[in-house]
Amino acid sequence: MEKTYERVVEYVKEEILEGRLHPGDRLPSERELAEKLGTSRNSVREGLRVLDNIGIVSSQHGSGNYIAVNFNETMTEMLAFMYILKGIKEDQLTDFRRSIEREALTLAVAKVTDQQKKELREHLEKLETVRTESARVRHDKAIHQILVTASGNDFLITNFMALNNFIDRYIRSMRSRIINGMHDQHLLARAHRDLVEGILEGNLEKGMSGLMRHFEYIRIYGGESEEQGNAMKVEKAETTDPIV
Amino acid sequence: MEKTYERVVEYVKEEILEGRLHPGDRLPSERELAEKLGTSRNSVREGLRVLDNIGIVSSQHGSGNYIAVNFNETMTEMLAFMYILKGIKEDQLTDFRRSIEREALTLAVAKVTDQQKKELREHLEKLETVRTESARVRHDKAIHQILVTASGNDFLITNFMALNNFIDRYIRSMRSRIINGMHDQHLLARAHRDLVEGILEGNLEKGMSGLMRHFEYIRIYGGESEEQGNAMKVEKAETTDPIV
DNA sequence: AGAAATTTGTTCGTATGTATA
DNA sequence: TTATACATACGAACAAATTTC
Repeated sequence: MEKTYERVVEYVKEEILEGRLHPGDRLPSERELAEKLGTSRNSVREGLRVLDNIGIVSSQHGSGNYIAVNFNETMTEMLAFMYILKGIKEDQLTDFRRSIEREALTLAVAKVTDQQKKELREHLEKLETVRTESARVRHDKAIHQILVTASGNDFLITNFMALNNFIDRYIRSMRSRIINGMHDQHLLARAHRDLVEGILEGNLEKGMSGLMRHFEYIRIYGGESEEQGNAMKVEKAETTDPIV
Repeated sequence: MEKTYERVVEYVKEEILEGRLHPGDRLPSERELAEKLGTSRNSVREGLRVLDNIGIVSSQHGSGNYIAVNFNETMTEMLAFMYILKGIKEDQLTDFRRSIEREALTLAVAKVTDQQKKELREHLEKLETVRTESARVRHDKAIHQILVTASGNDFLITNFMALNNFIDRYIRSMRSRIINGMHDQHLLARAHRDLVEGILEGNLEKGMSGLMRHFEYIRIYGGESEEQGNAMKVEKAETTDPIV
């Protein structure tokens, strides 16, 4: 037997899928919806709360319920949360990241803008000159972010953001473990140099070589976790300051 | 101001993240939760409905609320829906699929089991001998599914399932357009043969060559949509019978 | 600027169907 | 079978925010 609030969820979804409701539109009032769907206002509200929390609907006190305009945030949050519930393993996470960045590089070589090239050059130079670990981490992270953004692919971008969100919040130790395990920072820097130069020169092979070495280092120096192959323990992190 | 039902959602999420609640566990009754969180039953219910619909909590009439064991289904559904709201473009979708399968192949070559090899052989043979399009589509789809499954990576598997779910439900025309555009079925078949044989022989280069050709064909023969580069129109599909 | 109408936010009461001991 | 606990569902009422006139 279908639950009542599911009818409400389905109704709104249908309206969106059929093109009758668009991002930013206002839904009928809760009382109208209750009457139209032959149910009570409480049930309508339950359905709307679901959509609100998922990020599809935005409820505004005294005003109405609206189709959300931007779901990126909830989307990445939900992805991150589900990954926790599935008990994701660290090496799987790295492989998925490689999957995204590998494809992003292929696309970025052809699509990268001049502005993005400029930013890549700047971050690469800073990466090789700054002296604090946190600064290196920041520029490192920026380079990878620009790489994925330059791909212009929303799937890749969204998933990469969710991945970063997830790593930043719940497994910060992964970053520091890799950094600390990396005795020779120059190897990592050189990998990044090839990656960036490959993009700048439109040389896919060179960039891919750097990117693949980068992930090899992660696998070698990041794989010294005490619990091998087991699901990671989640650690709550209040601050964020991550990435390799 | 934080809404009341969000406190409920946050409470349950915290309990899970802190390891005090695990999949299959029963939550306190709605009345207990209401008292513990200093709110009413209705607000508790609204929070639980959200978690129920997301797939994190399973509400069982007359019994109680439980932490769900399997969220794959809701997860893929949610991903698919959000992709619609974002107005995803077809070529982006193909690129994302290539991202997943490319990485999956890299991993699968090393991890594939004998049982999976056997299934790959069977589907490849059937793919080359059956005469109806729907049968070819079925075996084609199976090969790609096994490829990704053999990677053993939950990120790749989940996203691939979501992607298929999405394509099957909302852009079936993409599949048929590619099939119809493919005048020479042998080219596609040969790409699949190299892909499968590469996995069977542990030959990554051979497999990757087949896989990349496969996606080239999709790009060439699937790119003849009337609306070029624009967001796809969503079409509702009652039946499913897809994939290339 | 202010009052009235509208709409969402929150709580309570009640009735009913279901699962479990 | 009965009793209890629980979830489902509806309706009503008031509070609080927003919009409208």
